[in-house]
Amino acid sequence: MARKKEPERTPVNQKRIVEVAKELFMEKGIESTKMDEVAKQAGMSKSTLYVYFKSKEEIVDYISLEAMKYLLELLKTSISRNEGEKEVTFHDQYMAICHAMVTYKKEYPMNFQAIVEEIRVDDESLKEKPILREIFETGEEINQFIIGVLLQGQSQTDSNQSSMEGFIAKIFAQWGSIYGLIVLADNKESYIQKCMHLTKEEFLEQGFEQLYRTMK
Amino acid sequence: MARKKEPERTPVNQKRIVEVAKELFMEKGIESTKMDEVAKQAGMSKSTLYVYFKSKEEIVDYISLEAMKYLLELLKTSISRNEGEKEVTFHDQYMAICHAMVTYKKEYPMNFQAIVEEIRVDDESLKEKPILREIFETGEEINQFIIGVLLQGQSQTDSNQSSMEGFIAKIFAQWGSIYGLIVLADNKESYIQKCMHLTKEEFLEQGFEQLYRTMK
Amino acid sequence: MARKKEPERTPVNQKRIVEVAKELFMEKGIESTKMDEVAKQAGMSKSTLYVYFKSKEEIVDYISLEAMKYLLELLKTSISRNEGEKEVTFHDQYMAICHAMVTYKKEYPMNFQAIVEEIRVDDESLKEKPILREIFETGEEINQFIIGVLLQGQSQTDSNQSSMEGFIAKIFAQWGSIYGLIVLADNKESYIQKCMHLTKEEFLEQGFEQLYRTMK
Amino acid sequence: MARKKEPERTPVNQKRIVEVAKELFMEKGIESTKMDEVAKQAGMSKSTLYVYFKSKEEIVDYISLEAMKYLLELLKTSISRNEGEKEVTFHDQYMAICHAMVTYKKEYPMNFQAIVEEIRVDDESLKEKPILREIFETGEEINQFIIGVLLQGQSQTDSNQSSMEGFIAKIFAQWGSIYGLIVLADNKESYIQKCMHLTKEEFLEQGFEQLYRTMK
DNA sequence: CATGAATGAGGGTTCATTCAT
DNA sequence: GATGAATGAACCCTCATTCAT
Repeated sequence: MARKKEPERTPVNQKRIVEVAKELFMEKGIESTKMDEVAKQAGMSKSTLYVYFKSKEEIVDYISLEAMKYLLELLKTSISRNEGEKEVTFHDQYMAICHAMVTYKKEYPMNFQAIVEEIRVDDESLKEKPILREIFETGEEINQFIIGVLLQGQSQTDSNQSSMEGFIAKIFAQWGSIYGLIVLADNKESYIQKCMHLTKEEFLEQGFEQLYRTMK
Repeated sequence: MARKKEPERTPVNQKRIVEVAKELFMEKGIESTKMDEVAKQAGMSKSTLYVYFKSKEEIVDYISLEAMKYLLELLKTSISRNEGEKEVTFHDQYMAICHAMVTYKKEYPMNFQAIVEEIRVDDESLKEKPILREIFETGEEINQFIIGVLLQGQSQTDSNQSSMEGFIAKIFAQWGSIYGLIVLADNKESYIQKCMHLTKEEFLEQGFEQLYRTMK
Repeated sequence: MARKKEPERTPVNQKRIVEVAKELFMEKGIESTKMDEVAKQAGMSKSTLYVYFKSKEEIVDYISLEAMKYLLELLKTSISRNEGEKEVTFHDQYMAICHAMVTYKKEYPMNFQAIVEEIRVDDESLKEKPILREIFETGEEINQFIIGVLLQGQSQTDSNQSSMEGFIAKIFAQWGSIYGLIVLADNKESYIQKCMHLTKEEFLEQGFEQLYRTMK
Repeated sequence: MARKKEPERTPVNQKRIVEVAKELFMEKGIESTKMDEVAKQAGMSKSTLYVYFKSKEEIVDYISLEAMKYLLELLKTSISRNEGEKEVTFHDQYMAICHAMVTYKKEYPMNFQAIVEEIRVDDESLKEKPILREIFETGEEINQFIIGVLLQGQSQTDSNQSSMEGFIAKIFAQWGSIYGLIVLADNKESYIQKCMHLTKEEFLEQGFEQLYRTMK
């Protein structure tokens, strides 16, 4: 009755396309990656790409969603990993989030910017691309998760949080700052090395700590 | 007696092209702006564009340099404007820098990202595009200026700065954070409005203050 | 059993493009032949051209190699054709070469000049266009073949050939002269007809005989 | 009464344009020489070019005529220079012509090919470009001159010249051969050096001698 | 499903030439 | 005469996408 291959919802080829596309997007950016290359690298004909994806944009969207899901999962894992331990401090959680972001950028550099971008969803495009809703919703979930974690941590540390909204703004600002810090560290790695004698990781560690202090 | 057209160094059309190109780059990005559109908007034929600029890239480079110079000037002006006043605090100067950045993004959004990007200058391209050197050097000048200002301010506040390099790293981290904050505020303005009941400006003000605290 | 499409190594369209391009190059020269025309004449869209050849230059190179190979084959065939006969004189072989050249120009007029041109092959372009090496090597092979044939013939006729180098120079000079003769005959055919009452072929015959005499 | 500057029929600028154009045509070929470069090199505005010449083609034609006249003059001079001497052999004159050709190519490389090309003069183009007639006529004059010289020489050497036409054909063939020889020597100079250990001049000398022998 | 084959719709760039001043 | 300014008409090339098989 049931089909045998139930778990393989996405055919092997679809997976391969996404895999290859992601790889290429990482290396040379989305714009510079041509469908020709994706096809060649994936070892299939260009037409086959279009069997699985209606357009290049759809591949991009697909990967965007994947990225979002990955980040959400990453955050959840990072946080929960701490849970077994005796004393999970706010500091630990804050750092866990930061490092999750770093990992995320390593895995999805071409989607890193998305975390500070508004996902525009006019009804028009939503009709034709329901995937956008998913992306948007996952983004929101990430937002809520972060806020939740930090809110909880905050109450441990600074009980004098009068306004909820003010606190969210604070978190949001953190979010932007972390984003900027990571972008900078990545782009100017060699400059940092040369002028400050720090590895990218060391620089980030200091930066995160600096930012952490503003949370308190 | 006096020569008539002495001051008009850059021909009217060149100015117009840059003006129009900048406008379009702001609106739709550099890649999406076609030379056709620039020509049309500027009210001249496409060929005429190429009388004044050898290529699209040259227009982009020209505007990049303009942007860099603009930012440097902006920073200098912002800082010196305070000088007349009785007491120019470190806080004032820090905020001046932040606001200069905001203004800069308003004027050159398509070049905002450049401030956290490495300007790659292989000898090859430098030979053919001396403008790249100018861009690079202006970028360095900006770096030095910022460091200079904050260093001076720092010594007022926190005299216990042992290592120079460590301090520069701190400033650099600030730089990245401010960048991220502004990007976020711009992109998510409506979200901020909706969820936090803050204008973009208010949000930024709070964010800058938050960051400022880490400097001390 | 037997594979169906094995022999069709070059796709039909590639062949067609080369065919058409060659035709047009012959008629109006390479420079004056536009890709638009090639496409139109070949009955396909301009983009399709670029499926089979990366650039116009590549078409030109392809035809150049084809031409070289054609000439080499032609020379070999012309010479060997005589072999069955009782007595193959040096004269026969000399004339065979001359006529091969005439045929070659008829088939590849736009490549005729190449036989007196140096094939410049800097390492740069050789890396990116390995076809250049093939062209060059076929050219060398032609040289060697000619020298071989005439050297052999020479020893029959004039056994008093002291220096090898001097002999090669002699052959080389012949080569240039034959080239010039053919070019002239082709360009001034009507003039020759009018002033000398000779067909192009008759004129060439006489010319070749005249040159032949200098070989002895 | 008479205008003062009678001899300066061609204004200074016209001369300069031709001079510069010729220089550039020599260096990089006619096609590759842009009007922009001519103007710049000539130190005048592009528009000024068009004051003196209706089109690029007109410059080319002008130089073509100049070249033809130069060659005619050169031939005449070369031949007459010998006249004072006691015994001007046919050999001397033949060589004089050959060397005149070499000199001609040195001075007008871009017009060298013209000597074996038919000057097409349909009535159409002749109406609009009377210069073509001049070019054509000078070409004819060159032809006649050569024929005259060689005819005269011939009668000294080989009195058994039955048919005039046959003789002209012979001369014509020489003409083509000399042309080819010079082209080859120029293009393959380094090859000649490498393989035959001859300078271009030595190679040509031998080649000319070789050809000369066929005249007898 | 998979693909070979083909292409429409541009995109940036070039250059001889014109014309008002 | 001389020129500054402008351009029309091409030209080569690119690439996401389609469709019959």
